Order: sequence, then structure tokens, then C-alpha cells
Amino acid sequence: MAHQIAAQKRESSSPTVILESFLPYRLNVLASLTSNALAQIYAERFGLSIPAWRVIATLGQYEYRTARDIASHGVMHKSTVSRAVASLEQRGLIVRKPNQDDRREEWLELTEEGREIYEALAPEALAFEDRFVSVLTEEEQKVLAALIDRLSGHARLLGPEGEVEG
Amino acid sequence: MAHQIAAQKRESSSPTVILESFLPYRLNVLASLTSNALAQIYAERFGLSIPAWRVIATLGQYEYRTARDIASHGVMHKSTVSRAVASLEQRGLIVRKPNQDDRREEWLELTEEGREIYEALAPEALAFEDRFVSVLTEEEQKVLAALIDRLSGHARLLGPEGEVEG
DNA sequence: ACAAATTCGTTGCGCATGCAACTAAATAGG
DNA sequence: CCTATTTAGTTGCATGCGCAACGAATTTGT
Repeated sequence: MAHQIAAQKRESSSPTVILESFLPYRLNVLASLTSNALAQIYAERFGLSIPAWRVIATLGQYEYRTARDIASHGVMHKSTVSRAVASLEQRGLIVRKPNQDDRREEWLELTEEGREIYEALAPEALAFEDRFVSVLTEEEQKVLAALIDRLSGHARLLGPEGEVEG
Repeated sequence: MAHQIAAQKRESSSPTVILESFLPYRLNVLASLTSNALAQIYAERFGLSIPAWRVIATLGQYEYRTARDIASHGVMHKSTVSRAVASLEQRGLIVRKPNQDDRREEWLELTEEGREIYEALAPEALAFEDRFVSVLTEEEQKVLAALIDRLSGHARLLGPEGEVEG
């Protein structure tokens, strides 16, 4: 490392955002780190994008769900989900089943092949999570989960009005 | 709400990723929520993108830093930072100062105008953070910060080899 | 001292993303 | 009923992004 500059604080009177302790920044950095690492698994092995993986993961857990459910649950834009769904359908990994009670929406469901991919991916995702949280004790993991829960619930209320519901 | 489907668990033998407790997913959802909400502030008021805000925030805190420092610190791609820097320079919010000791890199610094924007933005960012963490007690905030610290440090090691250094 | 490898930063390119406008369907209000 | 509003999902468009290749400067190894 050629250079290594000391943390040069300012002498100003106006308030300073200390990035190292600024929560939105830190959360995004941590989320990026985990996303990037996890994305390697499902991108390199199955050519899945992040939205595509989320669709598959949701349907793997819930059997069927609508695009709207997936979008709001994962805080994704509906067009993002729409395109992921189209691509997964074309690859034969999911199918759409029109909802007769409300023909605007469609139930999404994994095909056999889609479920095979999910069942191959799920253990790897869980293993990754294990590695990832292995620096924390069981107790700390529970505490962290609870704190994230509280913050997420609160943040869904602060955000742009429309995009809520879980 | 027209429909509301019960959490329909599967009877399968293979492992299932429970998204509601899957940490990478939850972290990204929470990060998206905070990012989106915070982005409204600096996008609508000053036309800043997320990378641009990060450059300004870094230089607001550190006086000067290179593009590379900013990228690795915030886990951003170097091309993302390069373009944010170019745009901020064109808007007259930052200047580049060639480093005579290593003429590959350049020191970046806020202009007067850039600092004015920073000083307008910083209090709002801090106020947002306050609102955001107000569901947690002081003690819980400290615990959360410490847990994120540990995880981030650990995650930088798990990730793609190149992209580390803080 | 010199060739090979590494590093900082830029840029062309293809792709993904968000926005806004749109269609089709459902709901609300009078 | 019939119109106005809301909602699920799609798509054109412009912008932003990551990748990979590149130029210039520096470091390494011999």
C-alpha cells in the first residue's frame, strides 16, 4: 500500500456525517458485500439475476404467489419483477396460473425444473448464510434478527407511501 | 386488501430458505428501504445520485481522498465512482488535485459550492438517521452498530478477493 | 536497468433498472 | 348501472451500471 492517510477530521462548526457510524451507509455497504458474494453462487451456477433468484426463492418457500406479492415483500419495483418473471417463464422454470377470482393477477409457481434448481440452490444459500454469520454467536444472531425486524417494520412506514405491505 | 394468503409452508424433505429470517435477504430489504427513503432527500433537493452523494459525504468528512479510496470504502465499482466524480467536477462541486508522488491518482476535494451543499445536506441526513433509528433504544443502537461492524469486517474477507481494504 | 506485472482511473458496450404511460380488470360512488 | 378511480402487470425509453479493455504511471523481479 503506497499511501495510507490518517482519518483527517475537520475543524468545522457545521455537523459532519461520520460515514463509519452512519447507519444507512453502513447497512448498504454490508448489504452490498453479502449480495455480491451470494450473487456469485446463483449467477455463475445457474445464470440467475438477483430478482430472478428472489422470485425462485419466494416460490420455493410459498408454493405460489403473485408478482405483486414478491415485489412488495422484497422492495423491488414491479417492472423488475415483471421482467424476471418473463425470463424465468421463458426458461421454463416457472408457470403462470390465471387467478379466476381476479383476472388482473396471476399465480406464479415453480415448474419441476424450477424446483430442482431451487433445491440445488437452497442448501448453498443456507451454507453461505452460515459462513456469513459465523462471526456471531447464536445469541447475537437472534438479537441482530430482532433489531433488523424492528427497523424494517419502522422503515416501511417512513418510506414513499405506496410501496408498503408485506 | 382483496387477497391475503396464509404463509403456506411446504411438506418437502429438502431444505427451505425462509426469506423472513434469511439474513442476506433481510439486509438487502432493509438497505433498500433506507436507501430509497434517504435518496429522496438528496435526489429531489440537489439532483445527486447515490454514488454522487457518497463522494460528497466522503469528502465532506475527510477533506480529500482519491476515487479509489471512496470506491473501496463504499464497495462501489471504480467506474461508478469515476462517473460520479466526472459529473460532480462538471457541476463545479469538487476539484481534482494531481498527486505529485503518484501521478496515476488524484486527490479529490470539495469546492466552496460543494461544501455548501454538503453542509445543507449533512443535518438532513443526520435527522433522517435519527428518525430511522428512533425505534431502537440508545443501547440497542450501539449493539446493532457493533454487530454490523463485525459482520462487515468478516464479509469483506468472504467476498471477491480484489475488492477489499477500508 | 529493463521487461513484466500491478494499479489508478477512463470509456465503449451491452444489459438491467426505474419511470411513466398504457391495457385490462376490478372496485367505489352516485 | 354507469362513470371515475384504483390495481396488476407490461413495455418504450432514457439513464445508470458492471464488465472488460485500455492508457498511463508505478512497482517488482531479475
